[in-house]
Amino acid sequence: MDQKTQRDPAMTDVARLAGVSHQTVSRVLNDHPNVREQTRLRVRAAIKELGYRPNRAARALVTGKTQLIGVVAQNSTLYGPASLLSAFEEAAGEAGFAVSVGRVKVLDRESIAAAVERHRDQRVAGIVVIAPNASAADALADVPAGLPLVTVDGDPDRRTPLVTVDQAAGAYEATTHLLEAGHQTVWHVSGPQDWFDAAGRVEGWRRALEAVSAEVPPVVAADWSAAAGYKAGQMLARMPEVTAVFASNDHLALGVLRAMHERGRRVPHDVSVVGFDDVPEAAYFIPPLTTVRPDFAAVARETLGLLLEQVVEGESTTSRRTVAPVLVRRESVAFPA
Amino acid sequence: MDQKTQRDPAMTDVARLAGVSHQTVSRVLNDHPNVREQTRLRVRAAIKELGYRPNRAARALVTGKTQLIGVVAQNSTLYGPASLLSAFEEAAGEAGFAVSVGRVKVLDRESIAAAVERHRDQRVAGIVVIAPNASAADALADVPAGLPLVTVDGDPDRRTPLVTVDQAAGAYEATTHLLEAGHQTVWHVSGPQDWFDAAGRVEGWRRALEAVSAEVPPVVAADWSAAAGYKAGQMLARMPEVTAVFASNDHLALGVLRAMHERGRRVPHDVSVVGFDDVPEAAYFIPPLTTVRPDFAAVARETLGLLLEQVVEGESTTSRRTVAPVLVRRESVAFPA
DNA sequence: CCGACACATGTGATCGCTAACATCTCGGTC
DNA sequence: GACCGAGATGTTAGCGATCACATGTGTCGG
Repeated sequence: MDQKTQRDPAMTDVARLAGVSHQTVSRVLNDHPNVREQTRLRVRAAIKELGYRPNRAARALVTGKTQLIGVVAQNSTLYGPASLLSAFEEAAGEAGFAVSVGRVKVLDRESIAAAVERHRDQRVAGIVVIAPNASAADALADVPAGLPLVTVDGDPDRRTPLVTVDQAAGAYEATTHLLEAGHQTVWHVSGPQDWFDAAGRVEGWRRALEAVSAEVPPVVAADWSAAAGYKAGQMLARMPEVTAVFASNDHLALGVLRAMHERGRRVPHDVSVVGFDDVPEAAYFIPPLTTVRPDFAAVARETLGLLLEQVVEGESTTSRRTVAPVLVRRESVAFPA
Repeated sequence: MDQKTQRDPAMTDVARLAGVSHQTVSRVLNDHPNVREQTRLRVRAAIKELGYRPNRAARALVTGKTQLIGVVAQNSTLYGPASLLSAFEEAAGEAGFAVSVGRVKVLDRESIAAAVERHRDQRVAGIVVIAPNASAADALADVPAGLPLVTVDGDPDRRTPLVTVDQAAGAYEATTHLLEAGHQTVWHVSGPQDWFDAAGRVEGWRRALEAVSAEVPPVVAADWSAAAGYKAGQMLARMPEVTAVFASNDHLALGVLRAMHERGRRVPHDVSVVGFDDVPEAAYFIPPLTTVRPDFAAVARETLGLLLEQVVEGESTTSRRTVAPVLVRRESVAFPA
């Protein structure tokens, strides 16, 4: 018995102290009706006195369900995915779920499949995949149909539960802002060609130009890094006709700012620049960057909501939700010289 | 039986197919000795054919142990903590552990205690706390002694298992670099006063100045944001005698760069600036920033190693490890004008 | 007054796995 | 030839919770 007192208290211990059966303790814990109030209070007092905590492994064994959500995300410190993940962990925590993140180095079918398998090993209640490109989206075809799954920033054409920032709307607004500032056209430095975010932003930029019959210049293709923005900026800086640039994220914009500076093209005097994401430092770029701010907290809440809907319903949906970003006007846009 | 085929295969199913007992299947899964090779192969074939996956809930119920590590971290997208967390999730995944992150909004005793409780509810194998300030470190006093625990970037004076970047060494090297570039002294824009990282960096900066009997100017206290760096920089920009600034992180440095620019103080011509963290964009600041780069992957590996040491040994240690950062020289340091 | 139903609580089996203990066989040594 | 120990495998119990079913009591309506 001495040895027995060393393990964590179980329901049987609570039951013994409260003078009821373990079933009654279970009823109290799970807020079942038809438990006499006096009994309920006695059980709660026993729980408190013993410092009892439910054993989730036992519960998971019986019910076949866990309070764990698996997330598949690329190993990255990119501001967008990092913000989204942090917001999702908070939202899930508030809903009583733990979040386990399965990192993948590259977004290919094999790596994502392996991460999903690890989550299935954990018997997660559902899976969220940050699936920003085509190969990531393809990998989801392997996921068993019955497993609750939501993709974030995934393929808008795929018929799976999806939550995404309205990239096109954000890009449309950024481009329109530049056009309304007086620019004849707007050049675009895009993110990776195969990322849906980047594709959505190209689409929004293009649509805004076409809406006013402005020239649609060729897209300057890049990745998400400031380095890529710098390279693109070096080229754009040499073209006197470039007076407005919409960069697909803030770090690209930073690289563009740097290249313009090196070339003596003043921002916003000679060239206006707009970014996307509104990283906290954007306000302190030289000059402070006008940018588009996605609502990561809202995306996280929608993602959790969509996932738990499937967990509760026990079936998949094809529901999808978009979250509108907002334009943050700072000092990197002006009328062309 | 039709209903029975709908559940996931269990060891009893594998046993039946392989013609052995469930205990023998358990022995094969756990690589016990004294299993005939022919039997082992038959069991493995049955596992493969059935697509059997061990039920971790059942195993956790029996052994009282899980393959889950809890992390307590503040809700933040700061590059340092974000990089560390991402690296840790990867390291843990490679070691066969899932990671569940408990986010706290503020680093106070109550929030951290609640996050630790949620992890204990999950019966995690151990806990890693990113405990960057005094209140976070204090909260760890409440953690039961038997629970494996490692703090990262925590209180260097506290006798608990700790892994940290060698902040002082990094700051020492950054400051020495500026002094060797010919500056009479180096001003410092610090992080939050109560963060151990920031304190360590102040100490390293101070020690480097004292090592050459240089003047030790008053610390310009800030937080981690570019906004705070900008404010500090506005003041430093007005002081002609300021020719060298060591900022406690890259975003502070960005703010300083911006303030200098506004005031016409050219970097590095008039003022040299060094940061800390080496965010990916640092190379594209104007000018590209000289900075100190911590090795987050190494910190993550050391943290996991220290934690698993406690899990295996079943007892706490007082071991601690520091990981040296390196100076990355770019273009924001020059001889004073 | 009796039967039915609702309320309140209890009993026992089971989920899937591990560990302790049991059983059988074979080979080596005395 | 007998005995002992090691190898190989099997049997049983139990971890802690939930669920299905059981039992007892009180109230209300016929």
